[in-house]
Amino acid sequence: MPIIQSVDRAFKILDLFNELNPELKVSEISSKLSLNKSTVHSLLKTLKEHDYVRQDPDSGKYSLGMKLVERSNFLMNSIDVRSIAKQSLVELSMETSLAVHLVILDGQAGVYIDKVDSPTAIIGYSRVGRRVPIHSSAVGKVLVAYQSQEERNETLKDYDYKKQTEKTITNAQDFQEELQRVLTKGYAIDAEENEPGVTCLAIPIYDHSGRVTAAVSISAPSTRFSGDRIHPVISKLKQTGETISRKLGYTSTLSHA
Amino acid sequence: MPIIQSVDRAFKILDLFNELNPELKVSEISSKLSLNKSTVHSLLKTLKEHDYVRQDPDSGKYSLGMKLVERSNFLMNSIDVRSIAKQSLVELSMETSLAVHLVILDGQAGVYIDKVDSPTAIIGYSRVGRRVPIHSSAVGKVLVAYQSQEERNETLKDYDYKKQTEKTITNAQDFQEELQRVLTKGYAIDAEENEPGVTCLAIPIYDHSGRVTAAVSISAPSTRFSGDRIHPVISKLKQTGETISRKLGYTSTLSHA
DNA sequence: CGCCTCCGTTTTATAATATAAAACACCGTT
DNA sequence: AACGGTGTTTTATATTATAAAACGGAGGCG
Repeated sequence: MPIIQSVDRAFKILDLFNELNPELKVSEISSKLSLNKSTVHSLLKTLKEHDYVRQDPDSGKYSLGMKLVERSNFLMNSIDVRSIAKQSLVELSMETSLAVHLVILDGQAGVYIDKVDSPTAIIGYSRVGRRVPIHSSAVGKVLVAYQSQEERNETLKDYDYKKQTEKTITNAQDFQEELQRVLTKGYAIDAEENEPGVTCLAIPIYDHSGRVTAAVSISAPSTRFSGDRIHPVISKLKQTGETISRKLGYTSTLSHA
Repeated sequence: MPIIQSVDRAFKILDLFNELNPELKVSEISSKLSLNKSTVHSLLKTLKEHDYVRQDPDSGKYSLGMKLVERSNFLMNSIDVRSIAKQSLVELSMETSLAVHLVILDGQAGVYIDKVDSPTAIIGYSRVGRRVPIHSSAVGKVLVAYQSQEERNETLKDYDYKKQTEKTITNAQDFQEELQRVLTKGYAIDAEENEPGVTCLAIPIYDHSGRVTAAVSISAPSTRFSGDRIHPVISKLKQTGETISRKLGYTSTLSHA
């Protein structure tokens, strides 16, 4: 039994709203769709519960709800961020011969949503889907540093600064100072704070609305960054971030190369 | 019996998609929501039918559909266009002491979605909700002129160029030329083509995506526009259009004041 | 003042409908 | 060739959506 009637009807209701009828009454919908008032009311109640419609408290009229906007924005972003970033990530990986990751924030941890292995990688297991601590990773630092004050408080509420290596930052105060450094420099570094012998660099990705929605990181054995060899990598990484952000529709001060 | 289970479940499915899971398999959804595969499949089929999800032909995976974007865009616009335009329309009406209308296209006719009477109006009945022919009104000309070729063909398919007054354009060829003039001048004029003794001017309103979604018109007894008295009105009307478009998020070549 | 009508909502009995198990068909891997 | 995985279709069951009617509040009008 394909096509579920009630669901079908729910979406037919959503389709009824247009420029001519930005607001609709139960009885109007009822007559337009030839459905019982009661049926329409139940459907609307369910739609309202999920914020796909909202109801004017005074007039009782219904109109479309903000969940549509929220879902739509996510769709636009997700179409963008991964597929658009891909090419740049591959290029970055090739130029540096290092592993590159695309990470987003999920609650109190970062989550890998894409990765490109270095062409010369020995171990090639994928971290995609795996979680990484905020306080001990470059990507985590970036994603939190660029949050709003309010969001950051929420993220770090009751956060456990668990010691990962000898170099891990293990208290809130030091971490706050680290976040400040990230904002000042425009990139984050994890110097063997998460995994002995591994150093990571990360930069923010801005979406079309100017918010930082992802971070790109580059990982290497710490020896790879000895002396001044880290600077060209930071430069390339920043360029990649700016390229991806621009592709996502971000149009702001991306001047400082 | 409030809250319809199947509809509720359909929206729970839509909520499952996020940055971590931009694509989901039937079986994944099934396990995440503790529903039978078959149930999920029926729900997805219905969602797919309405383009709220789409399915990758190769992998079979599901992701969110473009209908969400379409509905969201409409919502954003409808929130905007009428309420945002209002103030500008009132100001225009006061400055010119004339009646001002906000009109959108609906099939083969324009529809008044708002109006502001001139402060000195004698007859004050509202045209809101009423329809107006495309070929004999300034607003109609504007709304069709700024459509894409494809949309315009659809709009004018089997169109009946009904004679409204002695001056009405009554054939397709003349109308095409008139549309060209509208695009060139940036505004449309209805010189007693719809109603004897009444002349209207209209300009396009661009939304955030750059599409013309509405038109603003100004109506007066033809005598009001004798000699050069029409020019300052056109200028004011254009300014109003640019103001409203800008408020709607339109950001393009609005240079030529 | 009370009647009347229209609204959205709630209730309730009925039967239509959504549900889930199982079988199916397909693909890739083992 | 057999298995484990996919999405899909079928079918029988009973859960579930449905619509009629009753409710209660709001506004208009005599």
